[in-house]
This record gives sequence, structure tokens and C-alpha cells, in this order.
Amino acid sequence: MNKPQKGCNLEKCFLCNNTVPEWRETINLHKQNLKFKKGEVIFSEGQPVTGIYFVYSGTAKVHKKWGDDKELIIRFAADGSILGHRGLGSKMVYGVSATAVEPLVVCFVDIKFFEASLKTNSDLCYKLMVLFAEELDVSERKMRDLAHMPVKGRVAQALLSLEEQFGQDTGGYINLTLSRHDLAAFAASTYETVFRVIMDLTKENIVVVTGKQIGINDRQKLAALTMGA
Amino acid sequence: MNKPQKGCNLEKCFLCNNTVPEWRETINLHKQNLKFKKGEVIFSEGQPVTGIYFVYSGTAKVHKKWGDDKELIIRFAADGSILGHRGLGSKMVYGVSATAVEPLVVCFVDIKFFEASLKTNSDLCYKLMVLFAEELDVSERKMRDLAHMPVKGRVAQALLSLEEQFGQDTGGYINLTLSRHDLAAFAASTYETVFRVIMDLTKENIVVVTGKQIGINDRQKLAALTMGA
DNA sequence: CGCAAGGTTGAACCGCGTCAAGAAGTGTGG
DNA sequence: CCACACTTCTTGACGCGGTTCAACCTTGCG
Repeated sequence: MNKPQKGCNLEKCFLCNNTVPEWRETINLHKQNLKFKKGEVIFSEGQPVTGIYFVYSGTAKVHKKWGDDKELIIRFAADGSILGHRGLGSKMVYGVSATAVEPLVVCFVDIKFFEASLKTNSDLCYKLMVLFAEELDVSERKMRDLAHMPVKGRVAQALLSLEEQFGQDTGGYINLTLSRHDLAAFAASTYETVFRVIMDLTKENIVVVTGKQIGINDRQKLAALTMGA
Repeated sequence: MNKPQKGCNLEKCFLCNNTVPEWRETINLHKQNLKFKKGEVIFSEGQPVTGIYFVYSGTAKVHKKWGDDKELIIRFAADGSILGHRGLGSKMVYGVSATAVEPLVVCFVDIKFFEASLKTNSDLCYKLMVLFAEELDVSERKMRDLAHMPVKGRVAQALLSLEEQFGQDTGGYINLTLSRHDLAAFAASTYETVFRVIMDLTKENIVVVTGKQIGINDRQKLAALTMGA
């Protein structure tokens, strides 16, 4: 058994986790652990693809720009998530950006090596393919929501999915502190509108707000706002 | 060389095309050619997954419902496209519906057999994975467009992508006759609004309309409407 | 203490979805 | 071949949801 793994936490690494033990030593030769501070950019839309990242700890937002001052947050990547996997395929250019929203530790794997791993390790490839299928499913649901769901529903949906992904802290608040700007970008709306919606939800006792923390009181009612599907 | 292939057009079949020749006979045992008339449903959102479809000829829309009277068309599947591949993954339920918009001939492959093929044929699996990566890229771009692009831009985008996918007929019109309702659902808007936008574009000499046919005159100006990215 | 950055609120504007109603096609049966 | 019903097209008016702008009010920080 090869020891330190350069700090790699096997359970959280899609690559390590889906390959035979004999490969791990080789993998470690091609891995690189990286840290990012809050706000730091991991990679940017339009950049040539260099590799793929596995999140060990912290959180990153995956986002896409519109013009100079608008963005849409596609998803958040936390423990165990993969970043930059859309760099596969033909174009070899990142289609999205990734930025740390909480201090982030990732494992970087060179794209060439990752591609080679996929081609030789069919189980890894299959798992990744299934992951893609699931992400596509989510993505298409979101498209429909964006097209037809009013803002209040989108905010509700955003809060629910954040709680589902990050759980709650000891106070019952969603265990991710997000700037209101990010929340707006995630709900595909504007700062002011999201502010007003959250205020509404507070008055209706559906959510509780303390500073930047948001907690969900009435999941039932929140979910009702997302109906129509 | 095994002959008829039950009518399978190898060049257009992702499965046949990405597997070794020795497999083809086996594949043919698990294949089934099916025809659908315009308007017929291939599969529906929420149905359990039975298999995967390869389009030989004709066109289908892939769409998702919102409430009872609204839908969003995610994409169109034509020659060589795959339908129902999102049925992979864990849920085993179609997340979208597929409906023929032009008389359709498809090849149906049982999901169990397809999964087995993917697991034994790593090249096939890799190709599908790359296909997913590309679809995800498109899907995420569309999400951003839905969030930030005004209707006129989305119609422009819709027309450009339709022309790119289907080419033009002898008269220079987009080689797919689409009901205005479908066009609206594709541009994620309403019948009336799309009507007005198309009228605008006609007045500006950017597009030409004859009956249901739509032709693009000025790709430059259309593309300009989609800018902001 | 003062300035900057973000939070809070009001008001105006406007894109576009909705409704309604008439015109123009399309089909069907007598 | 016409009468009738029915769908699709076309256009106008209206109003709501949500973005935008701008002002004022906090809070943190050097």
C-alpha cells in the first residue's frame, strides 16, 4: 500500500475512487493538490483546458458570464464534486468559469492523463458518463424552470437545493454563506428582486434570515412555489 | 459481412458506428426499427426507461412540460441523433418527452443491452461520454441565454441554430417546417410574441417568410442580436 | 472619524405574456 | 360547389412582474 497519497482523500476523489488500487501510484504522479482562497478563480470561460479538478474541501461556484456585469451561477461544487469535466470533448476550451466561494482545496489532474485513464479504465468512464447523464437531467430541468417559473419560485428552488446540497448548521441555517449577489446570480435574477422576495418569504414565516444566514422554516410552502411541473 | 442489418443505416447509428464489426450481428438481435408519424410520441416525461433510440430519418422534438399548457423544446433530434440517452443513470425515468415533428424512423435498442454494450465496449462509452460533455456545454449556454437574453435574441438564436442543424432547402429557407407554436416553445416564449418578433425581423429584411417557411437573409444581424456573451 | 461597500426602499419604466376579437385559411359533409 | 365549423393567423389593448435607477441608511474598516 502506497502511503500518503500526497494528501489525497480517496473517498472524495472520483478518480481514485473509481479505479483499481494498482493505478493509484501512477495517479499520484499526475496529481497536484491546490488551494484557493475565497474569491480566487480556478479557471475561466474561454481558457484552453489544462485539466480537471476534484474538490476535497471548500466550495466553488460554476458560473457563466453575460456581458460585463451579469452572470448566471450554474451550480456549486463542494466535497467530492468534479470541476472542469466539461473540458473533455472536442473544443478543449472551458465553457464555464469556476471561482472559490469558500476556501477551497482541490486535486488537479492533467487532462491528457485523465483522458488516458478514461480510455483504459472503462468503469471510470462509465461512471463519468452516468454522472454526465444526471447533470444533463438537472440542467434541462433548470432550463425549463428558467423559461417558465417566476422569480419567487426560482428563489425557493435555489434555497431548497442549497439546503439539500450543504445541509444546515447548528442553528438550522443553510450551511453555506452566500453573498446576496451570488444568490441572485444563482436564482437568475437581480439583487434587489431577490432581496424583496426573501423579505416576502420572511414575512410569511417560510424562511428566517439572520445577517447573511438563511434558514428554511416551511419546506412544504417553499416547494409549493416551485410547482407547475 | 453480415448483410441487411434489418435496414440499419450504419453511418447514422451511433451504436453500430462505434463498435467492432463482430458485434454487429449481436446488436442486430437486440435492435428494432420503429416508425412514427408526425405528432406521435416516442416516449414521455416520467415514463420508466425502456431503451434508447437512434434516429435514421425524420425529426423529433425533445421537450419538457410546464403545467398543462406550456412546454419548452430542449432540442431537435434528426439524422444520427440519439434519443433517450438520458435514461441512463440512476433514476431510470425519462426526464423529457420526444415527439415526431416529421415522419420518423428510429432504431430502438433495449436499455439493458445498451448498458451492457457500454460496459464492454469502452470506445463506445468514451464517445457517449464526450457527446454528453458537448450536450452539457450547449445546455449550459442555453441556460444563460434563457436567463439574460431578451426574446428577440432568443428567436434569432433559435433560427440560427435551426438553420445550422437542418440547412436550407432549394429556396433558401430553413429545411424544417415548424409550427409557430413549436418555434415559440423552442425560443421559450409565446406564440404571439414570436409572431411579432418574426414580423419585425421581416421588416428589417433580416428574415424572409413564405407561409410556414422561414429563410435567413442577414446572418450577421441575426447573430448581433444574440450578443452579450 | 470618514469613506467605502453593501443593505434597504421607493418609484418609474418597459418587456412581454395575456386576453380578446376579427380575418384568413382548412377541412367536412351535404 | 357551397355552407358551416374549426383551426391557425394577425393585430390591438392592457397589465403584471421584474429590472433599473437612485436615494438613503447601515455596517465595517483604515
